Amino acid sequence: MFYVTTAIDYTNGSPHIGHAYEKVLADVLARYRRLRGDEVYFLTGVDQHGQKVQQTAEKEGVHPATFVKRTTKKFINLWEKLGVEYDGWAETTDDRHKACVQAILTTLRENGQLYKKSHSGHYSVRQEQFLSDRDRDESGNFGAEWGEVVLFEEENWYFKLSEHTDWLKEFLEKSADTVIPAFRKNELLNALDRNSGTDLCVSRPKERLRWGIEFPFDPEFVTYVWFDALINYISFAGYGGTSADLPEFSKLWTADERPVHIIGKDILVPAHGIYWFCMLHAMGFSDAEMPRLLVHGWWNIRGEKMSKSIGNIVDPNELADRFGVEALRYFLVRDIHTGKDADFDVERLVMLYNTELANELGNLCNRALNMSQRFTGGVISSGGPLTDEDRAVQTSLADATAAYRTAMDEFEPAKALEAISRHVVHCNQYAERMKPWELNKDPEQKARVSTILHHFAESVAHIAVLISPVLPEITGKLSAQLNLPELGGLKLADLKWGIIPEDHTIGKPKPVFPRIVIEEPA
RNA sequence: CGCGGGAUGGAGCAGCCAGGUAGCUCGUCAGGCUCAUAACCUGAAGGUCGUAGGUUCAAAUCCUACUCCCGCAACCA
Repeated sequence: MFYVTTAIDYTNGSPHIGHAYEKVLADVLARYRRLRGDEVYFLTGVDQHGQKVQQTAEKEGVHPATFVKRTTKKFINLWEKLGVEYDGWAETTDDRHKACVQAILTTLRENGQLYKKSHSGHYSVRQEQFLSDRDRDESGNFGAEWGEVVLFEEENWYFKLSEHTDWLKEFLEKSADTVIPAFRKNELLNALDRNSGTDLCVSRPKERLRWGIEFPFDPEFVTYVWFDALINYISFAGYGGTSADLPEFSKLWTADERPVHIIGKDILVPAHGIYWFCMLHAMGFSDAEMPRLLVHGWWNIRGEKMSKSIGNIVDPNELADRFGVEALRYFLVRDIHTGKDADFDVERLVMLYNTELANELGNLCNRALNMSQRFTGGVISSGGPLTDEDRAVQTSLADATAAYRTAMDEFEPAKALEAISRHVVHCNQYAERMKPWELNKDPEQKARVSTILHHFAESVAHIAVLISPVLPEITGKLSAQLNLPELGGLKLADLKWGIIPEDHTIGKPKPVFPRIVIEEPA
């Protein structure tokens, strides 16, 4: 079982291109694993608790629950629009989740992992946290970034994080595939060195924050938002086995195929890289059961970080409406290398769609089917003996499929799509060299023309399947034109030369990727 | 000495972990083709791989030092 999750989005605003990227990436990887024939469970959702949600709701004069419902809808609608198909939906206000968080708190307390203590010191209202001397600036003051800083004393519950950091360090040092890409692991180890020795405050008194999950054994407190949110990965996977309508945990969370959490680089340290691993360890998860973290980069806008204050937020809804879901999904996984940052640019989105999808792949499908209709009446047959050129096409396809598979297994859809593109180009070159439109003028070359057209049709059929994780709609359109509805049910292992039956009659061609034309401002 | 990322032909990137003729897309220039979505194909120009050292038969790739750019307050993947 391939159990994949994304970060759950904080329901404090509208989704932007970064949210869309993470979910599309997860969706592509999940669909790929299904194509590989694996069982897959894809969980995503929203993080609805916490002070910021409470504050924003207050500002708008509505109850947090009402506010959260409204923003949650925006995310759900976007995923539907973008074709993000998840198996489980995590909302942290879900009663099943709350029960799980409370059960974990109870168990951790019974196991001596939680303790209550009083802390007095400087507290940043904005950051919802106590400050230490480390947070002072050069002149010894707390900078403006902390907002209002007040001095007070407060009792809270703490999780014995410090008891687990030595284990975590050792675990990370010897594990090569827990944090992807590898350079993030060093960052995490560095942070561990700096943070060791402190425990994690996991409660907030209700007088400060009501919008959270109540402590089962101390109702004056609610759970710190990260402690609540991280647990979604197991609560909605059926941990504890209390809800019949959730999956069976032991099937999702296994050691032979470790769960993969897809997260952004901003929440690796400390949330996932430190808190989450330590929490799991405290709950008794073994090293082999620790999830893997796939840490992706950010989309910058013309070299600048995307931010509300600069006002350069890109709305994925708008992009999908303007250029189509296909172009957006393709761009989001094609123009970034997993783990790294990339620059978002509408012109590149259009360029990639127009060149690789419309001009190269779309046009290849169109010319191939069109020639078959005109030259052989739409009948695909293997024709005469193979030449070296024909064999080269088959080799190219096999190579592309292998490269695609390797890339996808390494969570690199960009390289997988590049591999497909290479074969498409090979086919277009093959067409130019074989010139079936000329051979067709000579009746003696009929078998030869059939052979060539057969190689196109096979290629198109294979590509229709290979591209399905990224562009699921296209597979249906192409299989309809090829008159091969069974393509949609094929697995990666089925992609051997000869998936088109002998003397199969294909349908009429119709462009699947109409070019995007942008009117030039005069 | 805070942490991390980056610097590769005009633009955007891969290659670096496991050294061995510098690769991709776009753009530019010239040509070809007409089955096809003004699509496709061929050829050319264009790079001392940030700088300076070092290791090596061999360095974009490993080591050292340095320079410059970006992120690390809020909104926020």
